[in-house]
Amino acid sequence: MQKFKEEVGQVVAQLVSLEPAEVLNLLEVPPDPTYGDLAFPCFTLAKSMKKPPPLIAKELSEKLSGQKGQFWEKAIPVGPYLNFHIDPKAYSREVMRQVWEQGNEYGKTNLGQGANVPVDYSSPNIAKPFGVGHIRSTVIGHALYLIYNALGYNSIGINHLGDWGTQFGKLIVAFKRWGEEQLLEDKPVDYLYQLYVEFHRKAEEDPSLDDEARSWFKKLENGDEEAVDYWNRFRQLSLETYESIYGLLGIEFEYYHGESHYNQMLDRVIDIVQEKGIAKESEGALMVDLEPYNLPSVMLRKQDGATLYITRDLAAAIYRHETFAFARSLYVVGAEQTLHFQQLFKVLELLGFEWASKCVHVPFGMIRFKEGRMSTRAGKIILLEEVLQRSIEMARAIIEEKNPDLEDKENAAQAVGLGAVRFGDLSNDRVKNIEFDWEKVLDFSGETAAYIQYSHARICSILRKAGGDFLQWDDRVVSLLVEDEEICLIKSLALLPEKIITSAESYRPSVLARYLIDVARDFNRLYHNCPVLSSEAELKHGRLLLISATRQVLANGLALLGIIAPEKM
RNA sequence: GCGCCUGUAGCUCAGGGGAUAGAGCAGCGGACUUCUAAUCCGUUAGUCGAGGGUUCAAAUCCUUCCAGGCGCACCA
Repeated sequence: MQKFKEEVGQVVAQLVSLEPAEVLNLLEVPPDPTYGDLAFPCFTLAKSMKKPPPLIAKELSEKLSGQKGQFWEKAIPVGPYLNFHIDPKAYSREVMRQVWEQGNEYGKTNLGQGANVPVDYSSPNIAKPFGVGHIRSTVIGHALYLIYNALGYNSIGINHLGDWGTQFGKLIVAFKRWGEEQLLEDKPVDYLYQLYVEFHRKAEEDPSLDDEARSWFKKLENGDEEAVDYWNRFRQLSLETYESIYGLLGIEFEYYHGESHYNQMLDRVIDIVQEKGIAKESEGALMVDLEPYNLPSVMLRKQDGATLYITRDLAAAIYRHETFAFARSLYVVGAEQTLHFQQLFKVLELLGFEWASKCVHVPFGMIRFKEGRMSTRAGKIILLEEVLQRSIEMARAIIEEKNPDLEDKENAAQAVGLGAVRFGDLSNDRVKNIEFDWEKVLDFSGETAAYIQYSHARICSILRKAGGDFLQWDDRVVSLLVEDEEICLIKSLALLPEKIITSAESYRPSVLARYLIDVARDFNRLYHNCPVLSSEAELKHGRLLLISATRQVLANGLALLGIIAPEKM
């Protein structure tokens, strides 16, 4: 809790030759709560005071002996640390009142003050199936979108569809040669994918197919009617399939600005680049030399005049800045494209755009099989839809076994099944590769979304049995919460706001995900050791307020991860 | 060859300058006539990839090496 920290910062600053802000920076949370709740390490003072740190801690504590503040009750030296202990009653009242009063808003702040933050995420390539590989961008991006909104930014979800490029040349060639109307009508994305795989297989034997594909893409760029017709159909059919998955996941984008959206701007981008004189012709292609910056040079226009991925990304970046005047612009794209974004941002910088530094690539590791990486081209891939359906199915089976009388089984199964898949992707640091393992995906015990959801459902169950009118705020009954389990849980509840901020600033939803596991764990300990309904009236009231606040924190946190918290499961 | 990322318990991973390095899974042993046992309690387990350096203090920062992953001009 911020007020507690600030108070301690003030107190220490008065005693030593440091500014409150400097003290605040040094304060840390002790590894074990028996040490205290906030520690001031005295090492840095040792030089200026010419005394050993333990002595400084001791002297400081003597100056504070007998004193107490609003939220702390004592300061005790332990070795080189001065450890502040909270006043549990004052602290609990403050934290729980905040949760009580802010409700669904608890944890949110207004750091962003309405500034725009476009978040480029999900961004599947049309005509490729939506594999589990794409789930990472989708789930991480969506969480960041929600988290930035919670901090008072105006998040703008942009689905930068891969709806342009040579792959359309390939699809057109494949469809013209081997395609069948009926199959395309029936299962468009699956079928286009088959064609795509087939194209690559045949192109290995007959490289002229690649030339043919390139020339069809060139036609597409020139507005050739036949090419455009194919493109339109392929795009439209794919989009419909994607939207059903987004619907299932509860995701809506502000914009579906795919790569094709920037086509009209490409000439202008090339003009700007040439005006600035940062590009040069090389063997008929247009290049920007990045050697001086220790980066490989990039090509903006091919020999045949067609543009590349980065050209369209330049256009997109400029468009986003002109349209949204963003505070930050996020690209939630796999780590394998790190170099691409370094080049993109460097070119923006060379163009003199000072906002280039506000563009952030948020990379993440790949999902791999035990045997190796997934490959769209080779057809080695697991479809996201299959993963989601199997996960929901597993949740359904477990509910059938554990809670057969549940009224709305389907709702709970969806929440748990989808939550499991999302959480699996969010709970670990995004930069690490993930090994895809059905057993792990379908395991709902331990550090999983189900654990958090289960805790939430348990709380809801107790609150239902208590009856709603029991829940009224009362300072007095909160003071009765003195058990270790209670205090520990309250301290955890206090952390939600700062965890959301850390998640946003480090672009790591995993910080929030792990925090929710901690809260759920603290609650489950309390659940087993501190009976609520059977306690004496006032203590019962206090505990009801506590678990109600816990429910609020779990629900608010899960919501920011895009996970639904069912009331029963 | 060059660049970026990763290496922590049997497995999957937290911790990313500070106090005895923590969880989950798996294993073993316990707890359901009591608020949902998708839970809880106990227990086993670690040269923090290796060497060197900086620091009062290094799993954490720097450096070299090793192992794995990902990239490196006409794909996205």
